[in-house]
Amino acid sequence: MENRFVMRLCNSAFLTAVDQSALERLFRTPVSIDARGIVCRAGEPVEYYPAVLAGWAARCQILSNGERQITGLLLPGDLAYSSRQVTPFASEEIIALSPCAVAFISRRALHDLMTERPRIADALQVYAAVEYAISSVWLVSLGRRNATARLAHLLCELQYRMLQVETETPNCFALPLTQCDLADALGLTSVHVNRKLQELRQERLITLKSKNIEILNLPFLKASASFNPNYLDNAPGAALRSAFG
Amino acid sequence: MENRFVMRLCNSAFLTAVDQSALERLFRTPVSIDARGIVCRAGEPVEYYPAVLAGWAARCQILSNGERQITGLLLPGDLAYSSRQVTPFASEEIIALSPCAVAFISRRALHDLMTERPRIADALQVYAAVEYAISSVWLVSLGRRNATARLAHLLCELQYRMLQVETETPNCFALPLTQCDLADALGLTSVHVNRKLQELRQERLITLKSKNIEILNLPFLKASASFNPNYLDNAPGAALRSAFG
DNA sequence: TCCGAGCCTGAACATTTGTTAGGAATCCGC
DNA sequence: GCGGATTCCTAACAAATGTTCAGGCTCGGA
Repeated sequence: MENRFVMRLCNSAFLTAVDQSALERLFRTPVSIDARGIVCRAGEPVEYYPAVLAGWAARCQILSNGERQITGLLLPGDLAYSSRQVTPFASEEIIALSPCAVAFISRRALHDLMTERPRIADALQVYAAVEYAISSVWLVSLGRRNATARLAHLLCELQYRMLQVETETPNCFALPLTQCDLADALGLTSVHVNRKLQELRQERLITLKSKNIEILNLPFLKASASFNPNYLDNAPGAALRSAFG
Repeated sequence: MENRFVMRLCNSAFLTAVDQSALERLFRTPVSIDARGIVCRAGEPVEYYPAVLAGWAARCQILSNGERQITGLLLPGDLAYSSRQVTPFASEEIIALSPCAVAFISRRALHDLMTERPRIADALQVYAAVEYAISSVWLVSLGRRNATARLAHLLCELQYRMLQVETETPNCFALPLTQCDLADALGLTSVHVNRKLQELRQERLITLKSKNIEILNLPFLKASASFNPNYLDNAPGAALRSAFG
């Protein structure tokens, strides 16, 4: 199976081969989007859900003074909007952080498929719950952790999420965010992010060069952010027991 | 209809009388919980979803150093956990902020009812999306608004949410949070919350005395927080058009 | 009515984080 | 390889927020 979104969903629940191919049939050929490009504009009607198949993107909101807050990061295999759209118009903008391959999935078709195949609905429900848990954990970071711990916590989260997609070099992966992007995700300024990255480098906790990060001391990084990956755990066993046990 | 949770869901989607009474049958007699009491403990298995029928409660996470972040406020009519529980164990603690009446709804029974009555599933889906939108907006507040704007934004949100429950005196309602609770929701310290509340009082924007707030100048308060209530709008029209249009 | 606990208030001071600005390094298209 | 644009890095200074502490207030229970 090539499709990373389907792979991801298979992590969340047990999908039969028929489920999987039904899902894959929703994907038209993906669109290439340049770094910094807008995937979906806030305020526009949502007819299609963007699924990131390669590259990184972000959900974000822009304030009246032009400042920006990134409210979630979309890694390969992530689907935006599927569980959050109440109003017909997108409340959050989706932007590409690196060159991206994005497939646009018809909302209507996905909805029909969910009623037809309850397992797919269940898997998406679990996926939505993980997204939700990430938001809560980010709230805790922004509200109650200092800059260093915030940064460390995010790096641990990304390391863990990348594991679910790329397993070859667990502590070493491409991190296509600029320091400005990091700042907008962490609720800091880019200058301050820079300061704290220097610190992490100096303490030999990470290496970060030309958008590639290597985590040198994961245990220490986790400890300094009191990182607990439970909230990301959507392994089928736990999820199934939880949702339908 | 007495049940505030059912009232709330009727705001989110069209429920027939049969749907409504089926929902109400899930409610056993509510439990009374004292202020400061624990409604659900983090880490324990979730067999029942707590529905707050009277009083205020909060979802919160506690860090290893004892600090606390409130990740969501539960007003009368709110249901916790329904859309966020991936793992079998509660990831967030639910605490009572005032004396509360809480009904515990069997997760299994609600799940069965959702498959039996798709309209109820749809209504809960819309409800979940609003919860989600609130989390995102809180992220924006914690990440990119200063203390005054954060406070003002929260007050506007609460005013708007109270409107959906109590409509008699729109700008005047009981706010049972201590300044410490406010601080834990806003990612500030109670001392700083106090400072900023003083400012709001001095500028004649609010009155706050013995847990009762009156908003004296709502337009100004909204403007100073660039508050836009769209994210809370789960009026049936918009929601239905959105989810199943 | 009194007492104690929790809450609010205020002040002085400490720390973290933001602001501004400029030069160095890097990347990208030609 | 070159030139422009973006990003990174550093420093000095400013502002917002946190910390500590002490006194007064409020409210509920004895």
